[in-house]
Formats: sequence, structure tokens, C-alpha cells
Amino acid sequence: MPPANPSAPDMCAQCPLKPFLFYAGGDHEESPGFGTLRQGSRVLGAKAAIYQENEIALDYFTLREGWAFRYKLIADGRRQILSFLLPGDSISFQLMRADRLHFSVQALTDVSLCVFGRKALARYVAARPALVARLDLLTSRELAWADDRTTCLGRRSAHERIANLIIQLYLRLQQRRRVEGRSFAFPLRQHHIADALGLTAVHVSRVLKDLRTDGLVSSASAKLTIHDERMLQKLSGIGYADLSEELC
Amino acid sequence: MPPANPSAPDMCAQCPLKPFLFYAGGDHEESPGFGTLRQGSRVLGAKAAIYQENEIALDYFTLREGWAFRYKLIADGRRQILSFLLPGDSISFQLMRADRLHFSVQALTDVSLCVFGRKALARYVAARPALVARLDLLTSRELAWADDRTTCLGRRSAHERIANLIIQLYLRLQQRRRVEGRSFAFPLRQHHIADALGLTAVHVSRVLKDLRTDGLVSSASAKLTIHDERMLQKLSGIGYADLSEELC
DNA sequence: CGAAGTCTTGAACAGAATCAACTACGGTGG
DNA sequence: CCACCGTAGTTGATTCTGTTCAAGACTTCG
Repeated sequence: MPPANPSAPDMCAQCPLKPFLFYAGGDHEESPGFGTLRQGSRVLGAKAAIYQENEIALDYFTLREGWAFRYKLIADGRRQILSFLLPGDSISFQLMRADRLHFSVQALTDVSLCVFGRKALARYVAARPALVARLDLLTSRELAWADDRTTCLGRRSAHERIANLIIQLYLRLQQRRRVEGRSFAFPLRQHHIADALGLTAVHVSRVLKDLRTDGLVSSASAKLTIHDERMLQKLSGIGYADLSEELC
Repeated sequence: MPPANPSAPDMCAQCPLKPFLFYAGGDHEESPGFGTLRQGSRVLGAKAAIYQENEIALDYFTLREGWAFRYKLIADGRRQILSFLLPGDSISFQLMRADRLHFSVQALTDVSLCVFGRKALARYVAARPALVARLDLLTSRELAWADDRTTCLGRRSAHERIANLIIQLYLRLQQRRRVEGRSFAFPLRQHHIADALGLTAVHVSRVLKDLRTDGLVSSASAKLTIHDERMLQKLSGIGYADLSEELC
């Protein structure tokens, strides 16, 4: 690896999140000029609105640190959380090709975002077939995940859904090297879990208690520990094929 | 409109489903040579497997006539129907860019499919920016729909879900000119509705009875009639914005 | 006509929601 | 330092929505 350009815009060269960003195919060379696309970063507190459904977006965001979530509200105030965003995730790849999104995004913890010019980034990517191909790949993975979530909500019990969510987060955090042993930071409140899985917070509390008394997981000071990964996996209904997903 | 080329491969030129196919942007000219991509058609009976999850696909399919559905099975046999496919729908746009899919597809009624060579079609499209753009647009619409389904399953009651499904099918069939007055062919069995909405067939029966006795819909001989569109729409929770979707 | 698939209905049950009270915790301010 | 507050989590009692099981009626079709 060549020594990084020490100028400010090229701090991206050392970004540890590279493998999780759309622009890092892993197999393609450092594209010159990428650093100049990054306009800077933005720091927001927990609960801050990152994006509001249907608003015109000039920027493209990437989550550098902290957790966020995508969600929709329906008429009477009920909320559905569509997915959780972890460090390295883009708010949405769709912003590469569209100027507005059909969901809102909120910071779950304090977050720091990398900001790119949406159009400049889109132009940069469109001119590089390897990046376009990667974007297509990531988009079709998003579609597959969306269908998995539908299946989870439609056909799994509360216990299964929660086990599933925990395992998924565990795997994603593991790829990001944010798991120590079997423990990881877990900033979700129970109402987040409820809104993501189509349950109520009270019921989430009871199910988590079951999982704890069955010795599958434990939690303390915003950390979650998995004690019986095998059982949790079995309960979650995640198959072998799903586990072997290598792609970042 | 120029007179259609009478040779066999160019029967596509007169296809009434054009506005619903990926390759019809509406605003782009008749691309020469398109007809040659179509390899022919295939007729299958109801319940036939059109595609099995994860199998390598050499062909790209389009539904010319009849209904089909995308679904996933989970370990213990539970089934989740992900969406219904209507005449003019592609089995999946993803086949343009990938050679396998994460779900299965089954014929719901007798169907007739148009068959294209997957790779030849992909090459054809990749060489035409207008088609690539259209494909991107359709893909992001798929993502938006997937999130809507998640929201529906996670946060809506059985009555709302069923009203929602009926309205969605009504609107899609209307675009295809397959609604006469307020009635349309409705080949779904109650267990299809159940598997699509995360319910049981028995409960679907009860809810439909409610809708019937409330005078919202009626059905006879595989046709469904909407009597109170306003109420049904209200119940479905579909907003004004969603209704004004013009794109085919 | 018979048979298989579909729909309906009832009765009993279960999973999850709702309502409500109580605990624990981490600020914040007096 | 403690009283106070808001947020989060727990627990129990109760209700409700949707499931399960089972039987009977109705269609469709070979």
C-alpha cells in the first residue's frame, strides 16, 4: 500500500471502514481524486433527524461512527423501523441514482457522518464500470435483505424474530471488528427492537427475559453478550447459506 | 406508429404489455433488433414451478398472461409470499445483473411466459443508457415496495393488510386495463392471501367475510368487485402520494 | 359421480397487546 | 448531598387478535 497522501481530503485513504463502503470493491485500485469528493463530516447527537422522507437530498451520507436507523411512519403514528445502519453503511445507495428516498433516517446514538456531494459522487461512480457493478451488487443484496425481513415479520414468532435480529447484528458487527469475544456494544432500546420487529416494547422485554433465563444471551451496561450462539442461531432460523455471506 | 414488422420475432412490436416491461421507457424509440432477443414463449399450468431459489438461470422471463408469485420457504415449511406478479411483470429485474435469485417463483394460474436469453438481454440493455436508467428506476421502486410490505406486515392489522392488498392489486390491474368497472379477475386462493400477509387462511376467510358484510367488496366466480373504494382505501392506509404513482 | 381442493363456521387456545403499577438509573438542580 | 425528574425496563392482570383443530358445505373437474 502506497503511503497515504497527507492532505486533508485524502484521509479516506486510511479509513478503516473501507471494506464496507460502496466504493471499495476490494479488488480495484485506489482511484485518484476520490478524496476530493468527500466534502467533510457532520456530527449529530442521538435522536437527531438525518434525513426526512421525500426531502430533496443534495448530499450523500455515509455513517462513520455510531448507529442509525431507517424508518417509516404511518398515518396514526405507528412506526416501522426498516433497518439499522452500522458504521460504514451508506444511508442508502439509492441516493446515487435518485434525489429523494421513501423513508426517513434517524441517529440512534451520537453519530458522525461523512458527507459527499450527491451529484459529483454519482458522476464519479458512473464513469467507473467497476463501481457501477459493485453498486448493482449491493443494491441486489439490499433487495434480498428486504425480502428476508418480510419473511421474518410474516412468518416468524417473536422469539425467532428477536433471535434473528441479534444474530444479524452480531454478524454485521463482527465483520466490522466490533465484537470482542462474544460481546458487543448494543445501544438499541427495547422500543427500537419492537418497532423493527412489529412487536410492542413490553413484549420485547418479556422475550428478552426468556432468552436471558434460557442462558442464550445476557446484557450489562449497553453491551450484549451471546452465550449460546448455536441455540440462538437455530432459534433465529438463519440457514447455513445465509451465514456464509462473505461480501461486505 | 410505423407498421409492425410482420416477421415472427417482431411480434413484440404489437405487444399490448409494452408499457409494463422494463424495455419500454415510453420515451425511447423502437430499438432495432429487440425482437431477436425474444427466444419464444413458454406455457405452464397453474402451480408449476417457474424458478427455484438459487438455481442458475439462463433465461430471463416475462409474464405475458396469467398470475404468478414470488415466495420463500423457511426450514419448517412455512411459506412467505413476497409479491404477486401480473401480466407484463418481469420475474425479476435482478436477472439482468445476476444469474440467480434468492426466492422461488410459482405460477398461480395457467401462465404464458416470454423467454429471453439472459446474457444477450443484459448486453443489449447495458449498451443503451436509457434502458439502464429505466432499470435503475424500476429497481429502486422495487426497494420502496419491499419496505412498504415490511411496514404493512409489521404495523398493520389483518383487516388493514387485506384491504391494502386488494387495493394494490386493483390499482396494478387498472393500469393494465384489466379492470371492468369495479370488478376484476381474482384468482388468489385464501391461503395465498394468508401466506402473503402473514396470516392463516382461516382468519383471512373471517376478515373477508367482514369486508363483505360491511359492503366494501363482493366476489363471485373468481371475480372480485369493489363497492366502496373510499372506505377500502382508508382502511388500507394507502396515502395520496402512493396513489398518484404514475410509473408503469 | 366421486374426489380433491376450497371455503365457512364454531369452539378452544395461544401469542402478543394493552393497561397499569412499580423499580432502577442517570442526570440536574436546589 | 439529596430531591426530583424523565427515560427505560420489569412485572402482573386482563383483553384481544389471530391461531389451531375440527367438522361440514360447496366447487370444480376428471
